[in-house]
Amino acid sequence: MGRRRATGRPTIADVAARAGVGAITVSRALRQPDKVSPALRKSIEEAVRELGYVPDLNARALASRRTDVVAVLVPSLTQNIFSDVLRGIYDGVEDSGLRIEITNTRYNNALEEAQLTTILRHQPAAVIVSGTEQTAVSRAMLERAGCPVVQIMDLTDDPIQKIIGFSHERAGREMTQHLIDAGYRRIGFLAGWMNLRSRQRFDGYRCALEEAGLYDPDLIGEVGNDEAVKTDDHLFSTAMMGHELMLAMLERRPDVDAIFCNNDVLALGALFACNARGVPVPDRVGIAGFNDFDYMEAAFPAMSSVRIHRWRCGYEAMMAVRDQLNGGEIGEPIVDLGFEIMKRASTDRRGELPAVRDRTILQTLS
Amino acid sequence: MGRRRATGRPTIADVAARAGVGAITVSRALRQPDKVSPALRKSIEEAVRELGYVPDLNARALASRRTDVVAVLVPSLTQNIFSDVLRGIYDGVEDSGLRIEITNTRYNNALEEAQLTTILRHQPAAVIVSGTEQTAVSRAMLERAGCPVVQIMDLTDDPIQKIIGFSHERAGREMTQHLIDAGYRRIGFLAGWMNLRSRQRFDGYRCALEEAGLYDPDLIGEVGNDEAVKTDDHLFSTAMMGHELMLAMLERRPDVDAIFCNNDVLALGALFACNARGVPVPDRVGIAGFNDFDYMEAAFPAMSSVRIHRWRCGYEAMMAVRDQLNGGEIGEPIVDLGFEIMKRASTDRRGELPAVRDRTILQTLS
DNA sequence: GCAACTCTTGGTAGCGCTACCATAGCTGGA
DNA sequence: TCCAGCTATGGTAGCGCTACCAAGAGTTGC
Repeated sequence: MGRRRATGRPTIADVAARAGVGAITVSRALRQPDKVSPALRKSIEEAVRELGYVPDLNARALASRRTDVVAVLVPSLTQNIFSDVLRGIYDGVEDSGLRIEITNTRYNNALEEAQLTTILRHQPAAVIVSGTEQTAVSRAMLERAGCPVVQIMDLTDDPIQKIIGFSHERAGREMTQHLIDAGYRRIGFLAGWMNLRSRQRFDGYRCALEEAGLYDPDLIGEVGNDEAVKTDDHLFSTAMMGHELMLAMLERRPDVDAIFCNNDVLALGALFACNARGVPVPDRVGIAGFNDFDYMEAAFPAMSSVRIHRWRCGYEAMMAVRDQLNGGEIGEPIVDLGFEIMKRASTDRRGELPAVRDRTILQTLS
Repeated sequence: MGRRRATGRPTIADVAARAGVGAITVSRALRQPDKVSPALRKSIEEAVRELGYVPDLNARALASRRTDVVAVLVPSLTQNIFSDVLRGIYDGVEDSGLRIEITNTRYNNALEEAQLTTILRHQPAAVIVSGTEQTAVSRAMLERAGCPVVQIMDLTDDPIQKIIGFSHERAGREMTQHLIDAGYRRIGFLAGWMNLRSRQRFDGYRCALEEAGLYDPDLIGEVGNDEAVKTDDHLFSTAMMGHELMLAMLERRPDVDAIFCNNDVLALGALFACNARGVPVPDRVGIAGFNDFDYMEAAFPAMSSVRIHRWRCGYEAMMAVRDQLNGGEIGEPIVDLGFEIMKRASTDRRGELPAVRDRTILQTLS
């Protein structure tokens, strides 16, 4: 027909002709099969198969003003945390016909806002964003987006629509409590560059120690707010940082008896630093991490950490999106996936200072 | 105009009206500014700014039969290897107006073929695929795709169009040679599930040892071809595997004096296994890894590894794509980024068996 | 038997953009 | 002066699909 070079691929009209129906019926049979009688549906499906018809998604998007792209915004691609989340998302998207478009916000809320502007103009089917740190403008855009929006990896009382995650503050608090219970008293904290969620973990650490009368700000080792660190997301936390922060801590505060690392990779570096200095772990210094990457269990001594459900976070978010796109309800707006305190050898200082009595004494003293 | 509900967003016609030109001229001014006179271009740009016009990419794609999506196929999202590659790709795409669509092929060539079928039907602007393991059908599709295709993370004499990577075989060979030069003689190999590239590294290991008359197949520790491992890409190599494989090796072949691990995460596990058994590294057993993740340098002892240019691989691939899309040449079809043998303490067995003389003796003997 | 209703199907008219061709204006050579 | 050969601009006709409305077929109620 047209003098314009077509792709040669069969179009919906070809299918319609072959099945002897109207184009719109083919369209319906593909998108809402229950609106088409079984007989026609069958012959349409046959025609589709015979012609090898695949719908043109760009045409569909143009006509319907809606794509099948789920936009996913993550603050970092490097850290295992988010690659596990992405794995969950990819596992969750299978056989849904949805596509995924990942955007790296680089822990930069202003950048995220700009990216979101573009993303929303493409009419995504849904948006999955990390955390609750969106700018007011971003939040307003997401509220008006007219599509499912799921926040992940954090919790808040006031989600945009739905949030799936866990409380970093509580996780930080419980791990710190575990260290206290294990008999440690001068419990330090090591951190790389801290984003909101890292800071929440720190707050948990601080609260737990303050309650126990053990908080000592001098026991905190943090990487300065180096510009290089802030712009390169893969430098936020490295084992080298953990190693050096631990060496510095051992030098400055040789009396430190435990270290809670904001991230497993820091904990790994800290362990190696102890090895290098001949500091016995867990007896002289206990070490705990956060994330529970697989090497924590394989370490010697096996390292305590907070297991968080990264994969599930991505997977459940994707499933929630799919449910909503299939006409389901939003369901529970706040889904707390929890976490687990993995108590392993690196914080198992047996036989010393029975925890409960000791805490009582300290509280009495303070 | 139309009785159909429009988005309310300004269209190219609005811009054209405001600038007092034809729609097609606006289109040209946006895509090929040099084809429009400076005067018109200026007033069009002004109109675009005033109206806040953003082109509708779906309409553009439908009309031009070409999108601005670069399809990226990676075999795994979990392993740091590919997250670094992706970081390079994302860093390379900035300010290009291109979008990225990542597909996880899960080291499954048949799945990749199916995914590619769908992907190519969406008329991507370019395709970036990992490795050279594509099926014949995949390869044929890519050859006929009519868009830039870049393979990454491997080398071959016969790229589809362009390949950017390095030789895994040579990397494996050189690291093994380093172990030989360092004075080790019973050099084992640990591997998780092996894909083609892992196997090439193994081939390099084997060749180097055979040349030196040192190859001993009994020194290979490999995880069985467990189905669970094959379907879950994050289980391909874990520190736990490295730990267990090393313990098994120490038990079976207590005379082993070095271990080349196919992956740093295995090396990490192996180091911990040595720590757990009190086996001194590097004096009793040397350990080398592959990838040079940041924790290798932070380890104690610092661990030798093969540094590969993951980030650059992604970045250069993206740049090559951009060049071609901007009308540039393909350039060199085979780009070898090389690798570096990072010699660190974990393979630094000083003072024993001077390497060169020893090798000479062995060659004489064999 | 007929109006009122539901269910299925189809025609028409875009969605917003760009390919293709046409046209107008300009340059330069014969 | 005229026409070929170029460049800058615009008109028209789609790209392949779906929203909207309409109409036909079947069903129910009085």
